[in-house]
Amino acid sequence: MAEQIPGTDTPATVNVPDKPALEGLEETLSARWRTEGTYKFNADTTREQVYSIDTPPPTASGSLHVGHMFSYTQTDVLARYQRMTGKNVFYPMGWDDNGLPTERRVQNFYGVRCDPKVAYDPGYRPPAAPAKNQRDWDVVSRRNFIELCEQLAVEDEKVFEHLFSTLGLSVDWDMTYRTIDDTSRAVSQRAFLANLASGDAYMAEAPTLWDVTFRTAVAQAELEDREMPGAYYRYPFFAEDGTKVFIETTRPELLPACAGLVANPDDERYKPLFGKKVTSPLFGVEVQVHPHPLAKPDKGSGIAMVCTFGDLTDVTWWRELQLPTRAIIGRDGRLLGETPEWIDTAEGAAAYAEVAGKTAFSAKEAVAKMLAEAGLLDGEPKKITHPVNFFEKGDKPLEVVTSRQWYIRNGGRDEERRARLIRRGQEIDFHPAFMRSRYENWISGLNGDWLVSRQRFFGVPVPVWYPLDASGEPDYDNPLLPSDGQLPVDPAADAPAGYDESQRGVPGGFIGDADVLDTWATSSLTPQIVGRWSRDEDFYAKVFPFDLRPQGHDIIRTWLFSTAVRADALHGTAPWKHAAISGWILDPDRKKMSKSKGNVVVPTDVLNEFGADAVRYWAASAKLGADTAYEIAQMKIGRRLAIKLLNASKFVLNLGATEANVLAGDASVVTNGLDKSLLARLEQVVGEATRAFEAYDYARALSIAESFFWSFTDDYVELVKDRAYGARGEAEQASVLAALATTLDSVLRLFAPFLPFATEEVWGWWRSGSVHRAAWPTAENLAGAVEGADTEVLPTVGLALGGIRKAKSEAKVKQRTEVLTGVVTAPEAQLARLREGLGDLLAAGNARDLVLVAGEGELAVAEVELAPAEEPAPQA
RNA sequence: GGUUCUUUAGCUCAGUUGGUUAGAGCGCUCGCUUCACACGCGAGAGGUCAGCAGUUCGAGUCUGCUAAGAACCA
Repeated sequence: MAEQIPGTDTPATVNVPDKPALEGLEETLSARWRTEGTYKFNADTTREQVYSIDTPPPTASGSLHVGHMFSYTQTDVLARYQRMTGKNVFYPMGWDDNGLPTERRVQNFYGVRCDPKVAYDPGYRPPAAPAKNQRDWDVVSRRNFIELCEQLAVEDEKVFEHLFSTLGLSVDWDMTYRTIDDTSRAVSQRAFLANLASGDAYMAEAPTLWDVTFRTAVAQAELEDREMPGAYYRYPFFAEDGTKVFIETTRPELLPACAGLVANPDDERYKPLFGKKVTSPLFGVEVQVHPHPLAKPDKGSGIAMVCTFGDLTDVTWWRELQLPTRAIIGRDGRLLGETPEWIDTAEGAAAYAEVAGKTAFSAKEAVAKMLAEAGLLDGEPKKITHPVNFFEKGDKPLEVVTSRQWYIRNGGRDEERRARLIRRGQEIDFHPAFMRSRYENWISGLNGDWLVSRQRFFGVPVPVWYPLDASGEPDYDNPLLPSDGQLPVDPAADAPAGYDESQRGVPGGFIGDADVLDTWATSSLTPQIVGRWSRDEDFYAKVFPFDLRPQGHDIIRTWLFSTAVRADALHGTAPWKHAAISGWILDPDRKKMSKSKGNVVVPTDVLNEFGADAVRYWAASAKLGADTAYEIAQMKIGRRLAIKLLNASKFVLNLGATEANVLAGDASVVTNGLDKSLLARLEQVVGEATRAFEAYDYARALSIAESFFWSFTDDYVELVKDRAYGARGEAEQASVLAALATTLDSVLRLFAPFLPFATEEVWGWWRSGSVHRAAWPTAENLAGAVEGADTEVLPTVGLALGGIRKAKSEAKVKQRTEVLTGVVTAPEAQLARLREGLGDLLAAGNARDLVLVAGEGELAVAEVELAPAEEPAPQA
């Protein structure tokens, strides 16, 4: 628990180094925090005391990126603030090593390829170096492959943990988890089975987006549009009376899969054809012409060929017009080797033989060639660029194939559920608020349920078996489910209850579902995984719903949404109270950083060069949601601030300020008007910084603290030096030491969330314990000192000091040059303030005398007479 | 095409419920080795708040339109 009353620590001796420095603080202090358990979560707590953070675990098999430091720092700043307000902060970290990025990294790192048909080799050792050619890569079993994934992931995680630790994240490293570990797999499978039991998950055979490279189904959330070159091929179908009906398509290779033609119902050109039969060229297949509103009259010839399936619009037409299924593209992306049954003419079969077994690309060329040779191609293909669906990690266009897959209901086919999920979103405070529209937009645009089965290896297996009937056919309608105690289960290796392994794959026996779950199906459960759902309900109730979900805006549609879907289905609530959405890192030219652009910067370099506090300053000066340039200059400013904090603290403490001078109730010692003014401003700063933090506007809290701190060092400290040395007596000295110590105490606390290393270092010079377990400052201890204080005294005296400095600056003399006399003109109210700090002003300006004259307008310093410059000492 | 965001000093950004003369840092210019800090200190120059129209006693701020840029979704 943070202690709430300043000044009650065990008294500590003051021990200020001669040469304070930032170098090395990261290593020593992060090690100390780890040993002392500074950021440990205390499970003996109530929900009200807890501030829980559901951090999306990074993929450690990906590369380190400055973006990691950016967004995770922003979260850490919020966590540290909450901890200082007395909250018991639950801030674990995890690693998302479940899924395709890890698979790919393992393949390339070791030079291996997974084939589930290969038997497990317990003594397998990967090659020392990967073979250059992929054909020479080792082929390993699924289990060996998974073992390699786990080994490599652990190594990658160490690198991330070291980075985050160096950066000063106040994570409780004892609670680290992995989305592929036994617990996560069990939770993922348990949640899936719960969804299945409640009807929130189901299996269906349906057209599915399919990546032919990875040979896996792909969900809507993993899609991206890419502008690709293509061409419209124009060729005719033949009506019964022999007239030609021209269609234009970018995919002539799908002509043998044609299941109908569609035109817009209002299109006068095609109205007479609706309901009529036409025959396809080359293949001689008879299909019907249908009206449908999705057909665009201005696209191509206005009448489209529907194939099963060229794209998602085809799927809509196929479903709504109840067209026959004529699939010819296989899961390998090639056309079927055998002539389909619906092509029943000799000419058609001959034409099909020309394309059988070809890739879509080659088949397109072959069909175009046949059409041209038959004189059916009307004109040259018209080159265009058009958006094509890709798997975000893939490099070939997606095909649509029909397959049996598992789905989780996400509202894509259910208006009532969509509305409910939008309401869940409204239970979450988005920061910034406008990010909620991304969430709502995405839900409104859903066109199907969430496809969660993936035909991959390294992932959480779908925890289901199917009984085989007497002829060896699986009974998909009556899956065999594991008991809760069996989880996590691997249906490929474990037998279902009531069977034994010898019955696998034999008639009357069983088979395991071969698929794994989409990685999002597991990573959407981070609140359940880390919050110990289904394992420790008491614990879960203390952290769920989580207080905060920090993440980037690019994954609102995926991570944020899917997590909301699961929490809604499992718990009937939103998973979090607040969502803090970070912006992106752009390179200095305002371009998004990405590996392909080659503009990615390695984070460790800047950490070494400027220090963690400097990098954190850069990250914390950016507001939530704001895309931010990667700016070395901003880090230099942060570094300057951190060094200034060390130096100013050293000075204040060397003036004699100690813990005993920090105000703790009785403020009668503060008698000087300038000191009262400083503390009154401090009170404002504390209030404003607190309000900013409560609104999740840490960047504003930082800038408020920062500008106060600079005026403290530049003006206040300069003004009071003389008095602090004791030149004006003990009472004046006691007043200034109280102001200095109290301000330093508060400033360290105000900066602690942003500059954890520099503040902790200074804290250790004169206080016991950690500043990070100290209380966030309040105005309580200032109350006595600021009563009736005038906040304007300090800036007014500062203005006059500036006038004197300017006179010296313009005379090009040293600032310590003596002022013989000068005149300050200002309205009477300002002069009254000046008199409060006149002694300090004279001392700081090294002035013998200043005449205060009442007058209109702004405060002005004039008629400054300077002592003659000393003769430079003659050169020896 | 739809949704959302952005546009303020040379650069990067603040600017709260509309309220004196629009702020900061960097950069630039000039000066100062002042006993915390040269990784420093002091001073200075620099803006038609993208444009147009409106609401208002009053607009960087509110409304509408236009322009440019960005992201997300189709």
